[in-house]
Amino acid sequence: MSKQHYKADTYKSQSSIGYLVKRAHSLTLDVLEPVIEKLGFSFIQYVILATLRDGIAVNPKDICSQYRHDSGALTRVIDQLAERGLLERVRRDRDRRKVELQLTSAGRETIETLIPQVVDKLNEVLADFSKPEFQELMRLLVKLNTTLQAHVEPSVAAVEA
Amino acid sequence: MSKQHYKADTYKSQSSIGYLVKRAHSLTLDVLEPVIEKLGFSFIQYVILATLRDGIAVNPKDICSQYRHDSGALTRVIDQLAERGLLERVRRDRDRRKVELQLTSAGRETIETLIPQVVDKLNEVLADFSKPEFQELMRLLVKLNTTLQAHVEPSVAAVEA
DNA sequence: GGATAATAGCTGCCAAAGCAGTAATTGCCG
DNA sequence: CGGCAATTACTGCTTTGGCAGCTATTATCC
Repeated sequence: MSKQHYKADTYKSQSSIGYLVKRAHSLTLDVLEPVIEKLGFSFIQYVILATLRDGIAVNPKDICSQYRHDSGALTRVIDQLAERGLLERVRRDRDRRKVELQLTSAGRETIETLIPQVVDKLNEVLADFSKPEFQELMRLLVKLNTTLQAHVEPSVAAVEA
Repeated sequence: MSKQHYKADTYKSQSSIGYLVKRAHSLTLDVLEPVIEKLGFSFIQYVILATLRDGIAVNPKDICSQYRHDSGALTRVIDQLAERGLLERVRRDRDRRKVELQLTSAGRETIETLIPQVVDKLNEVLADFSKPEFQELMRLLVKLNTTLQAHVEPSVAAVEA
């Protein structure tokens, strides 16, 4: 039986992980979007550019699973970025189903301009956190994601069984 | 000048608070939605019912600001719940602009059925966390929300100045 | 007290995300 | 080698959220 972090009879939705995380997500968007929109980009566009810059993913598929974004929706965002000349779709002969996304020099310039501003904003917001506090928050969020991931996958794998 | 939790030249988007929180949010939905949809409700419907049960908010306006949901969108969700006979809109004479949302007995029964299942699922997911770890995560998330909130409000207040 | 601003909820419109289904390519297994 | 399943990207359709504007009601300020 699981540890009893929550109990049904004392559970309050405002102290639920789900609520706290959703709220943090919305608030983070509210804080970062103005910074990014000032340069004419949406948050999701920024995310894709940043992901490509960091070399975290090169295929739309990978971005989807990394960032948990819908595949169809992502295709359209990539269209926008390609039309603005910030990235290019390259078919590789290795596996012609895959599309490799490559930043153009304009795309690279754009993301290198955006990141410092986002970083500044994040640092400003997180100023109240001590170094250890911040690092502990990061560690716990990573752990939370890992455990959540493990409880999502089974339902997918269960279909296969 | 702000503490340098992040630095532009070493910043990786996958270790950004924004990324971690967004991912945690998506994964939490993926874990909880199946539980809630099994009883025929969407997550946002559950949130409203839970909020009313806990007495955290009685007006649509309060739910909006608490949960960071769009006012227009919320109206339509409340419509759905009212049509299904789970809550009622009551105009109070005290301030006739406001609508007081009241759970019906069917609504109360529904949410009391849902909560234990959500709690069980959360405990299952959080089993890897020790008590202190869990409490520290909660504390840090609350603190994060508080500081984020403080950095969102100013932009609203600034317009007034 | 009366004009004006502010608040609460609602409605219509638009953009974006989620979902299912398709086409092209590759992997797998007899 | 051949047929079937799996993978990747993409495209329509539906649902939802976000935004602006509207009405009714209340608060404010001269």
